Amino acid sequence: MSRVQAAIDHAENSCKSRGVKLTNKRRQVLSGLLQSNKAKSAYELADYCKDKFGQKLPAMSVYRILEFLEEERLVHKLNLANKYIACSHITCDHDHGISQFLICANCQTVKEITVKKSTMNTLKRSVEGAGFDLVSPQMELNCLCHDCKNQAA
Amino acid sequence: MSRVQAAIDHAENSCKSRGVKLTNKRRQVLSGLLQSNKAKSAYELADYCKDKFGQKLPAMSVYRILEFLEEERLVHKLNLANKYIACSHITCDHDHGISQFLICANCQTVKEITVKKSTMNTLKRSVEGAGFDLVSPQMELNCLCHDCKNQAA
DNA sequence: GTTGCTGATGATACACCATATCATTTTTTC
DNA sequence: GAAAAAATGATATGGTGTATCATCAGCAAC
Ligand SMILES: [Zn+2]
Ligand SMILES: [Zn+2]
Ligand SMILES: [Zn+2]
Ligand SMILES: [Zn+2]
Repeated sequence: MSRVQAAIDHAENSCKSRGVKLTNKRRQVLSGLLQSNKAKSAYELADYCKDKFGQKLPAMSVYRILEFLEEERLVHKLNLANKYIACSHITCDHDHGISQFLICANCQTVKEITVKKSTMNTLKRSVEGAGFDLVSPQMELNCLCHDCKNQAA
Repeated sequence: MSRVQAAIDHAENSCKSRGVKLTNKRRQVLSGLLQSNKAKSAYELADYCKDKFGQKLPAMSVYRILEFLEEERLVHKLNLANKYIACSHITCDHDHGISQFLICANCQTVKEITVKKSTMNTLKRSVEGAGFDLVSPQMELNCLCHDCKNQAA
């Protein structure tokens, strides 16, 4: 079974156990995100579904579906790029903490990581020293992936 | 002399020494950013100039002016919110390093800080461990300022 | 002072992202 | 199968950002 199919099956079960439905359209959008490691916009996903499944999917529906998938913790929204990406822990059963996202500025590949708690604590103290409180430490960092870095060299 | 006026005078001199001109429109946009500690969108700045100076300023011009001000290191663009803020080091003569921005999710107040080099290095190592290179470590962090935090309590 | 150059600004059109609203379809529930 | 609920569709609209071409202001040369 393909990696994508396995992830979808897992998501299907997860939804069932939470009492919500992973409908056909929702599966299509999710598969659009799963079959690539790059972030995709809502409109790109609409195009993907039209091309791949021959079903016209209005933007409005895509946004609603993405909202649903986000609530079910199957995808993440990247606010920096206004794009979405499948959660890389989609086949884990445990709920993961806050993630940081490394976005390649050249090829848009995204990697979801969790930095060490101690690092986050240090950062948090820096922020508190400035009179602020970190509420949602989902960081999105402008990076270069090693492929692109080597290519440039 | 007001804090805003002092900053504008300083910017004026800085531009002169760099061989570029801080024109009237550019001064108006800059003053719009200086007179508040909240980030403003290009369109908000256009409105501000129209209200305050009675001059219609097309969006296109605002974007060009903001681009200019960014190049002259007088303002920063916050990519997370698609807004702009005056550099808080505008009256310093030294060139500052990379800043991090703390954005209050409630009142949009922005604070520009520089986290300790050691913290950034730790973060950088985390990123490199994931096969990426940090290229532009300007972080924009979702926070609550203490005013808003106390208010909520 | 007028010609011509350059930098700055204006006007218009357009693409993309996102949401509001109301209509329709599909699924559940009884 | 009718009523209720959930999901999806259709249409319009607003915000953000850019492309393109036109105009204007300042300044140097002649
Ligand atoms: Zn995740
Ligand atoms: Zn890359
Ligand atoms: Zn600054
Ligand atoms: Zn606040």
